[in-house]
Amino acid sequence: MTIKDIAKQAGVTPSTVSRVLNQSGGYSDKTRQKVLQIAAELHYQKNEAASNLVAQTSNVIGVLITNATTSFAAPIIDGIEDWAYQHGIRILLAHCGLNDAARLKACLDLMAGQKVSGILSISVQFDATNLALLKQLGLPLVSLGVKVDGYPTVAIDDEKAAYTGTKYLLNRGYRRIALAAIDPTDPQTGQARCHGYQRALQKTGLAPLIIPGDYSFQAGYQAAKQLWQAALPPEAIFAASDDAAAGIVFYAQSQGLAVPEQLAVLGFDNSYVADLVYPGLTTVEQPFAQMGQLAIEALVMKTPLPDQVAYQIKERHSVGWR
Amino acid sequence: MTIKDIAKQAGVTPSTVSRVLNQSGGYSDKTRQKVLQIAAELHYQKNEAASNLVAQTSNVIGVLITNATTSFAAPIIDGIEDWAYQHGIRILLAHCGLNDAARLKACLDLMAGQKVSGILSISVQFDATNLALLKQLGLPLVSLGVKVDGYPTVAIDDEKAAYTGTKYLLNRGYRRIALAAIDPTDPQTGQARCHGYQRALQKTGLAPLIIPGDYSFQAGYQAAKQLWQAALPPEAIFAASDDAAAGIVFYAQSQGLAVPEQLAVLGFDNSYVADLVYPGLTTVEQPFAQMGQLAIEALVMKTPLPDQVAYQIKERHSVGWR
DNA sequence: CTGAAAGCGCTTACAG
DNA sequence: CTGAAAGCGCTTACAG
Repeated sequence: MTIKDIAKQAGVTPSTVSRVLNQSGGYSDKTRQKVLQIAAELHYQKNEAASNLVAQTSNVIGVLITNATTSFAAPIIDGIEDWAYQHGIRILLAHCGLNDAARLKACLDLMAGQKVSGILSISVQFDATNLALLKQLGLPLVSLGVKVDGYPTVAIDDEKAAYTGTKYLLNRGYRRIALAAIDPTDPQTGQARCHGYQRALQKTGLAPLIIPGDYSFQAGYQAAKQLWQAALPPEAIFAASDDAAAGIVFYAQSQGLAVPEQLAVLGFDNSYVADLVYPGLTTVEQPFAQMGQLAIEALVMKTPLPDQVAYQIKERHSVGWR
Repeated sequence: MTIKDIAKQAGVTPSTVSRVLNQSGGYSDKTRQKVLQIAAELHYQKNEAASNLVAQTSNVIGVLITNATTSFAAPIIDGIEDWAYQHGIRILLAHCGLNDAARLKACLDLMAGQKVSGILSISVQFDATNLALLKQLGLPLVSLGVKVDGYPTVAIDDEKAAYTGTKYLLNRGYRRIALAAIDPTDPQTGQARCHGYQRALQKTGLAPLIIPGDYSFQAGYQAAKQLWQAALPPEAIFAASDDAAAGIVFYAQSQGLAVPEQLAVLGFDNSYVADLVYPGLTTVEQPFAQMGQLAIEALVMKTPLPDQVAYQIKERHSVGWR
């Protein structure tokens, strides 16, 4: 089922069929109708490979994620997908794992081979070698969440967001505030948030207390456990993610601690889980779906990206007043 | 950067370069080495579009999902992606929404145009028109979760699973058991689970009580609220999904009802959220990642599919004894 | 072991 | 308004 078949049936040449199907003009209304009708009858499907071959492009963008089970990946993917659907763009999905240079390289090769018109990477850290490879491939890339040197990024200002979150807790009367489940050695997100947290506390003379972790539920749970067994437990814990916040709330529930009366918990992300746990998480919201749309739009349309995306405190019930 | 360029530099013809790169044999060790070296130097990337055009296939499979934010989609996608990565298969992702025939058609057209070698659909219901289109396209498809007429399916036996879950509650001494947040008009999953639930109760003479809903957190919450305000509240609620179970637990917490002491909650899925809420959900586990791998393997390798996938009760703490 | 040629299905100047 | 021809980059019989 090719344009040749249609051409034969319609009594014209493939050139004409192509022109009609691409609406590039230069045909009579009569031929147009006949061609379209036959194409429909024959259930013609353009061979994109052939089309792409001559167009030297693909209308496909590569989406690179670490893995899909991360709670914030899903809304981003949804945001991207919706935009792509509306604009006739296809999405090639690839997982590159966490800090797996070999797999990341494989993903880049794959995307280069598929001649994607651009890459959208979600929270993917590039090592030097793969960064060089990326540059060398000459593919445009927009990064979501983390900074990739030399490429545009869509992200909130983590330092300010952590500052705002900490400030929020201070304003509500909390004094002993810990920051938990964060990776202070992570040169990007982790450090920035630690700084913001420390900056907010500095002015008050309160001592910062950071419990490192990997942003996970488990990390939150462990941090809460550790903090609660200390001589002087905190009044509030600022979690590095909603998953971690859920872990903290879980620990509190298991100990019969009332949230927020005995322990306030502030999350980060406003992901899926924030609504699911009891009490609902008050959290620093990142507009994931919107970030996904911004990123793909910038990538495809070459529109400029806003410097920073707006975050905000989404209030639920895990933080009260003290 | 094409095989022509490599050929020129290596002093051979494109045919030879192609043979070397595809390891199809028929070249001296010397040419092989030279070609490979030059290809590496030039950072050659095969144009997959051209290759696919002659091969008349693509090594791409289409993955069709309703939307990514559904809590069980992520582990399935992860399972598929890992398998695909190991086997050099690419994944074209498309969202077809929920019961959106127009969008589903667009997705099928897209996949046909991309000449995917097969389609993996995750919990996608096909209407008659799109089913006809699919047949007409001649693409192999494996469906996950729901039955698509005429195509292989990977799914648990919902009727039996619901029976087993209900039986589990009965064995633990619960008598007034409601089934909540389920769609009894859904010809597949919903009906099957209702039947299983009813069959288990039948033998005991207990009255079934089904609160319809759409499997969501909200549906669970509303069902719990409604049930709890009745004259004689249930002792246990069997939720149609873990999301719904989370909604039920949330309602219980908000009312100060102890789970499972005052209200037992049995979930369905063993998704991400089952571990997150307090208490952890006892739930009917579906092996999503494994289902994803089975499905893609069957699709690509044409291996036969097991008739049914094993489910099991995953015990946590939302069901006790009575 | 290697090359010349044809062809995959489409698009697009160029002629008329 | 339409056709004939060339070409996108690769693969693969066919010859030698």
